[in-house]
Amino acid sequence: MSGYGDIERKWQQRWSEKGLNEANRDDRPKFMLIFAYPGVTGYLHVGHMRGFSYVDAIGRYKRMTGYNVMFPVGAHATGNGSISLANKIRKELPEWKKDKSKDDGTIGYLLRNGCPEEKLESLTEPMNVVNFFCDVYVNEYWKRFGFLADWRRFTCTLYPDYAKFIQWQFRKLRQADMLIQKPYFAPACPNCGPVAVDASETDISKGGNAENQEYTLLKFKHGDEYLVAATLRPETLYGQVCFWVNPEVEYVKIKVNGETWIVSPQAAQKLGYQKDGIETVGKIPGREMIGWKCTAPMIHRDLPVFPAKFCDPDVGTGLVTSVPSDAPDDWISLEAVKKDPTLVAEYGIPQDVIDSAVPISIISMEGYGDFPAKDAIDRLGIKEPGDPLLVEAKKQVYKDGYHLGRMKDNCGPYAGMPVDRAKDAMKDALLKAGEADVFHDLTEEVVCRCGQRVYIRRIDDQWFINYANPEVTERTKEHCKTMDIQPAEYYNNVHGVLDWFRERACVRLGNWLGTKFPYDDKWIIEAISDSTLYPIYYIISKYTNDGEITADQLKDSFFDYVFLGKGDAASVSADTGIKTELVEQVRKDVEYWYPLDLNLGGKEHMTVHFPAFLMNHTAILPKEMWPRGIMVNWYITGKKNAATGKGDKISKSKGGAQPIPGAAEKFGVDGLRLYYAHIASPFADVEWVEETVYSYRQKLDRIISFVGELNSIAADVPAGEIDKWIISRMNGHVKVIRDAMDKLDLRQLATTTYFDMVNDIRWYVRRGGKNRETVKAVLRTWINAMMPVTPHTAEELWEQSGFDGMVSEAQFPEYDESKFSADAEYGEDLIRNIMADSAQIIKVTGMQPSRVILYTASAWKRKVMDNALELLREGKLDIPGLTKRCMADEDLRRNGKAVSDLAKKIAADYIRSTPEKMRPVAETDEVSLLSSAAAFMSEEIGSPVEVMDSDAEGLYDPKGKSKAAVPGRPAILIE
RNA sequence: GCGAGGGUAGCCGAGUUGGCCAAAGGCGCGGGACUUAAGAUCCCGUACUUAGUGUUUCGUGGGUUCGAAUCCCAUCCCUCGCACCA
Repeated sequence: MSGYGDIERKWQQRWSEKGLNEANRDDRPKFMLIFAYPGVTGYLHVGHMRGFSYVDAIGRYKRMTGYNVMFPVGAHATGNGSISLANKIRKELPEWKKDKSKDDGTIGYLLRNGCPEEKLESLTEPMNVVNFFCDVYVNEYWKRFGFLADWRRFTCTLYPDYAKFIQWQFRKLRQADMLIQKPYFAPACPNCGPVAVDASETDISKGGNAENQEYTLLKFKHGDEYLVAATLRPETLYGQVCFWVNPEVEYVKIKVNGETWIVSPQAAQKLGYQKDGIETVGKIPGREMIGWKCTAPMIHRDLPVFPAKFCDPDVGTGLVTSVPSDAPDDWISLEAVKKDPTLVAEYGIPQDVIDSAVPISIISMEGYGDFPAKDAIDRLGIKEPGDPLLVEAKKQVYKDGYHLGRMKDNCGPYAGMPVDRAKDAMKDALLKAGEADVFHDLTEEVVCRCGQRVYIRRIDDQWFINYANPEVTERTKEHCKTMDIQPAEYYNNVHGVLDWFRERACVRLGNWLGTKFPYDDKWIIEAISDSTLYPIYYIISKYTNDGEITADQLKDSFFDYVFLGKGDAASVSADTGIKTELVEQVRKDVEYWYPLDLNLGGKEHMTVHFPAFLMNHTAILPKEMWPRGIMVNWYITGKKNAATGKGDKISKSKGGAQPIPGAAEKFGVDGLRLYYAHIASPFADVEWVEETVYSYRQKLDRIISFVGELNSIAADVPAGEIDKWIISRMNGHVKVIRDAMDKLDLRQLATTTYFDMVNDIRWYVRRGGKNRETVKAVLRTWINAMMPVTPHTAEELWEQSGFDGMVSEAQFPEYDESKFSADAEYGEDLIRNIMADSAQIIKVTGMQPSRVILYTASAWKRKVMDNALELLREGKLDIPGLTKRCMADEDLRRNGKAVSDLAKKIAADYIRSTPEKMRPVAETDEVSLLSSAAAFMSEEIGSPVEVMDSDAEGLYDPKGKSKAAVPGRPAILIE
C-alpha cells in the first residue's frame, strides 16, 4: 500500500549494478567502518537498525567526500543459540502440524516475523538456523535498508575459513603471553553445558538477573559430622549464638573428602558440580537435629540448634548460623523462638539453654546502636518472622555493615578492623584452618532454554585471555588517547574500563558451536573471544567467498605474512598453495584498508566487546593497524512502562517487537532512516513511538513534494538579492554539515538538511525567488545532503531534478568563502525582524492595521554607527571613546545630548561584537532595502507598508516614532 | 557499594572554553491562510507581562562574578555498567 518498496528496490538495484557498494583498493584515501556484527539468535527488531543505519549513513557521507569506503558486514553465530532454537522447533513441529492455527511458542514467533512455513522443517538443524538468519539479516534488513555494504565480504563466525583465522589469532595470543589457565566457577546447564546468565537471557529462559555469588561454607562439628552452613558474612562469626535448622526439611549426609557433611538435598546436588567425589550416604530429618549442640568454627563455642522455618533448602545449604546482632532474620526469629513454648515442650530444650542465646554486639557502625539488626527491624516496623520487609532490612544492614562497620574488641585478632577487610581476612583464616570451604550459587533460580535448571559448575583447567596483562593494558590505554571515541564520556571512561578489565574465560565445553581451541580440542572458543579481531578478516573473506583461497590454504604462514608482514610471499605461496601474486595482493589490501577507522556498537559493548576488541588488536597487530575510532549507540526501547517510568528493552529473543520488514513497508526505509538519524542524540535511549516515526515519514513526504514545487517554479528570471541570500545560506549549511560530520554528528546533518535548509528554501520561495540557476544550485546541494540519511529519496529527487548520474556517486560541495554574503544575510534578518516586531505590536495592541510606516534612522545616527565601527575595528570601542569621537564632529554635535545617548547605547550594544557582524548594520542602505521589500511585507502583514526617511522634509510622524529609529532597527508606526 | 552520565519550557531535545539565552529545532496545542472539505500543506503564536518592552525562569539551596542553564560547594532525584550476552 505504501509503494515505497518499488522506488527503494529500483535504486538499490542501480547502486548494485554500478558496484557502488564494492570496496576495491585504489588511490583514494580509504575509510573502513563496521558495526559490531549481531549475534544470530533470531529475528532482529527495529531498534537494532538504529546503529546499523548510522554506519551506512556515515559510510555514504565519507564516500561523498572523497573516500574509498569499505563497509563489510557479517554475523556472529558462535554459541548454543541456534542449537536451542533448532531443538525447540523440532519439539514444537509435530504439535504445530496438527494444529497450524496455534501461533504461540517459537514457531509462532518465527511465522509472525515472516518465516515461510516450508522452512520450518529444515530449521531443526542448527547450521540451517544460522544460514537462514544470515540470509534474513543480509536480505531483509541490510539490503532492504539500502546499505552500501560490500556483500562479497560477508562472513560468519561458523564458516570454516573464519575458524582458521580464529585459531591463528589464539596462537598469536598465546605467543603474546595472553592466555592463562586456572580454575573457574561458571553457570552451566547439565544438558547444554555452559550458559550465559545475563539480562538479555540469550541462553536461558528464566533468571537473567541472577548473580553468581560466593558463599563461605562454615563447618559446625557435631560428633564425627559437620553441619554445614553457608554465609555471605564470615566476619560475623563472633556474634553467633545459635544454629538454625528447618524441622520440616529432610537433610542429607554427604561424604566430602572423607568428612561427613549435613546439608539440604538441593545443596548436595549443587555441591556435586563443584566438588569431586561427593556421595550421599544417608538422610536425616531436620527435626532430629533440633536441640543438638554443634561447635562453631573459629570461635569454637558450642551453639544450640534451634528450629527455624525460614531456612530455605534451596538457598545456600539450607542450614543457617545465627548472628542476631547483625542479621534481622536471626534477631526476629530468636525473639520468636524464645517465646515459643513448643521449644521446651516439643523439642525438650532446657530453658537455660534457650536463655543462654543472647545477641552479642560485634560490629560498630555509624547510625546504628549495638545491634544493627534490631535497629533495622525497628525502623521498618517489622513485628514477626516472615515479614517481607525483612529482605529490605537485611540488605540495609549488610550494605551499611560492609561499608561503615568496624569490628569490636571482642573479635579477637580482628578487633578494630573495618568490616570489608575483616571479611576477607576471616574467610582466608577459616579456609586455611580447614574449618570452611567455598561454595558458589546463583542468587535466583536460573532455567536454561532447554528447560533444565542451571547450576554453578567448577572447571579446573579453564583457559582465560589475560586482559589484565599490564603491558598490553598500558599500551592500549595510551593508544585510546589518540582514538576518536564517541561519545566523549566513553572516551574519558575507556581507560578506566581497561584498568578494570580482567582475565576472561575464552573457551567453553559442551554443546556449543564455534571454533575449536587450537591447543586443546575439547574446548570451543566462546562467543566474545572469537569476535574481537575480526574486522581485519573482512579483507580476507572476499577471497575465500569467491573461492580464490580455500580454508585449507589459510595456514599461519599466510596470516603471519599478510597481517604481520612476517616471511615473504614466495614461501607463503609454497607453504599454502596460494599464488604468490595473490598473496602479495592480499598483503597490499591489508596495508591499504587497515586499520579500521570506525567500529560502531550498542552501549552493551562498552565493557565487553570494545575493550576486548582494542586489546586483541594491540596485543597481536603492529601499531599502525590499531583501530582509529569507536562509536557507541544507545537503544530504541519499547513503550515506557507506566508504573516504573522505564522503557522496556525490546528483546530480540522474546519477540513481540515490530518486525523490521513490516516497519520498512509502513514508513518506507528512508522514513525510518531519517527517524533514526534525527530522533535524538545517538547517546540517549529513545522510546519507539509509531506516531513519531510517522511524523518523520510525513516530513520526508513534504520535502519530496516541495522539491517538485521548486522544479516547477524555476524560471528564467534575473537573479537578485534573495538569490545571493539563499546561495549564502546554503553555503553556510554546507559548512555546518562538514564540521558536524568531522565529528560523525549525523544528527546535525539531519537537522540542517531536513529542517534548516527547508526553512531557508521556503523563505526563498516566499520572497519570490525562482531563478532557475539558483534553484538548481540549491537543489544540488540540498539533495546531496540528503543522500547519506535518505538515499533512495535523494536519488529519486536527483533524477527528477534533471541531474546527471546518481547522487550516491556525487561529491558533496565544498564550503566556498566567496559565496558568503554578509549583506544579504543581514538584510533578510532585518526584514524578518521588522515583520516579527510588527506582528508583535499588532498582537499586543489588538489593532486592525490600516497601514504600517517604517522610519529609517537619521543620517547622523548612521554617522555615529560609522564611528563606532571604526573604533571596533581598531579594537578601541567603549562608551567614552565613542562619545568623545562623535562630539569632535561638528555636524554631529549639533544634535546635542541625543548623540551621547545614542553613542552610549551603540557602544554598549556592539562592544563585544565583531567588525564583520557590525559592518552590514552600519553600511546597509535601509531606505532602498526596505523599499524593495515593502511590497512583500505589505502582503505578509496584510496592510500597506510605507518606508520613510526620518530626514525627509515635512515628515509625517504624528507620534514622533522616527526619533526611536536606530541603524539596524527602524522605527515602526502602526495605524 | 564501585565506576560513568544526567536533571532545560506541555512533551522530546539543543545549548556547558560564563555574556549576543526567554533559551535552537521538532512534536503537541492555539490562531490564520488555502480549500467543497480535511487527520494534507503553508504562515503566525505558544512562561508572565507589554506598541516592538519589562519581569521571573533552565532539579533544590548556597557561593564566585559586573554578568551563570553554563564555574564552585552542598543537597535531592534519575539512568547505565559492574563480566563471560556481539
